[in-house]
Amino acid sequence: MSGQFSRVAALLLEGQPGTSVSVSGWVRTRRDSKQGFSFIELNDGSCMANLQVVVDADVPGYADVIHDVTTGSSLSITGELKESPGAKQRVELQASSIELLGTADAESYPLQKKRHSFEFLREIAHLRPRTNTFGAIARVRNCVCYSIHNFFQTRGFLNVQTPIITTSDCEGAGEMFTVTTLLNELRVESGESRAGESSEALSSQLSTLNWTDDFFGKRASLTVSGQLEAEIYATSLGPVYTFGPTFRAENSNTARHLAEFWMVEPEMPFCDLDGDMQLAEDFIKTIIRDALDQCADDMEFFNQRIEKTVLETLNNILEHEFKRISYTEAVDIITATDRKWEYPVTWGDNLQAEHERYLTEEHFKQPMIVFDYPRSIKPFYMYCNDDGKTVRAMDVLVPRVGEIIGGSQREHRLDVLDTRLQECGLDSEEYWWYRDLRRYGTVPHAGFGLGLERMLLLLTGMQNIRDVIPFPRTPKHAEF
RNA sequence: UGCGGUGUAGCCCAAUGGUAAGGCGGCUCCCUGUUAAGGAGACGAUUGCAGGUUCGAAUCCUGCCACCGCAGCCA
Repeated sequence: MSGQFSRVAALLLEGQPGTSVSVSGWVRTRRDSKQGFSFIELNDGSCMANLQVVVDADVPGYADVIHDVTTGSSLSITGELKESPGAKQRVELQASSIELLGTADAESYPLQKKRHSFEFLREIAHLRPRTNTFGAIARVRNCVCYSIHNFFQTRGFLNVQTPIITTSDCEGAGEMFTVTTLLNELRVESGESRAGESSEALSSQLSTLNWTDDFFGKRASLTVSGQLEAEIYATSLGPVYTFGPTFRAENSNTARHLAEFWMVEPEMPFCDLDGDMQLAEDFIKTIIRDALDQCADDMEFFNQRIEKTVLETLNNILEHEFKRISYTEAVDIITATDRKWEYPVTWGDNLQAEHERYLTEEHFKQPMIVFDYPRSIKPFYMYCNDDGKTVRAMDVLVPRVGEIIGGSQREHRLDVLDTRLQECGLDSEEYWWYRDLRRYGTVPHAGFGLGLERMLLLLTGMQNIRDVIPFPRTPKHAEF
């Protein structure tokens, strides 16, 4: 086992008949002929397609192992690549030796040669990457991550690692998970006593806890955004981006939310909201173009089996400019229709999902950017417009997924920032270092956050965000 | 967290108070350069859990648990 194995993707694409190769992978299905040979569909994850392996009965060990070559079992096979008489593949492998690495009891192996519901597959997240759909998702996700780095690197952005554990509260981004070692000290363990007793004992002990005794000497949390820290580097080194996990302790139970997800956050100095919106549009289009380019087979699969309109939607996005309208115009459009809304909108309200969906799916039928939101519904750090009512915020909305990017030009004027901190009821002392960036050499700057998993929903046509991340974390779920 | 829905065989599901049905998978056999292979057969279920109503409960009632959808929070 020296790793001298060919990948199926390469063999199918450019393998030459007559060459001797070794492959290793997992069996998708086996078809036997009693005349004395078997077809094995072998998948090694390198691509959607399987390699068809033909094993004649005179291959050493054939009779011993073939019965155990079941769906899910693992094999190494050596043989000669041949032109395939069958119509469905250019080449196939004529085996000369076969080694069964691991069996998979057909009775108990959960994956069958048939369609499974995504709900069921979520319960076996350790096996679901062996399916066509989740293999394709993993490859496209990988492609997107590469594309993201490539997009920024070729534009001179610096990749900055912002902290996952933080003591700064990026206001407005939601509930945070507390990071503490204080509980390690507690003697009560839930299994030891009955629930009522333990929680009583627990709460009496909890009441004596003090954050100053904690590991960091103050309350620490998992990050909800790397933006504030990214601003530090952006206002020192030029354009930067962060790309990492983000955590929200919201008890949200939807197909679009995760407690742990991946976010990309570019931050650009000497940049206003127009530049920010332009970057967001170029960014999304580049990711789409790369995925269509580099994962053509997987994307074709999504279009055929998951969502019939995916390719059409993506191509439509590439061909059109994103529609840009102000929040005020958006409200006008929404109130001008005679449609009945569950939540009627008046200027100053948050746009509801039904409104955003109407705008992007029905009114414009393409991605769009809504900008200049009321300052009363947006966080303290966004740049205040001269009208005194709005801030330079923008949301990118796409059909079927909704908000995929949220961003803004940042408030770089210290006096205005202080006013906003006060308006939002925040203690400016807590933001001393953030204020310093405005005290010393402040510059206009802007940035946004893209939810990686939401981008994947758009690309793949998958409907539930839990199915585009390998190990989804949602309320009551962290099994794998 | 709120509202709504659903829990029946490994999977997808039918059965609205009266013998728990069908399909797929797996298993056995037959056929076959096959490829979502084809044909035949046998097997497979304490109907989510705990109570209750009833001669009788998958079905009705109560509680709990789990999952799904929609909404809010946002990416």
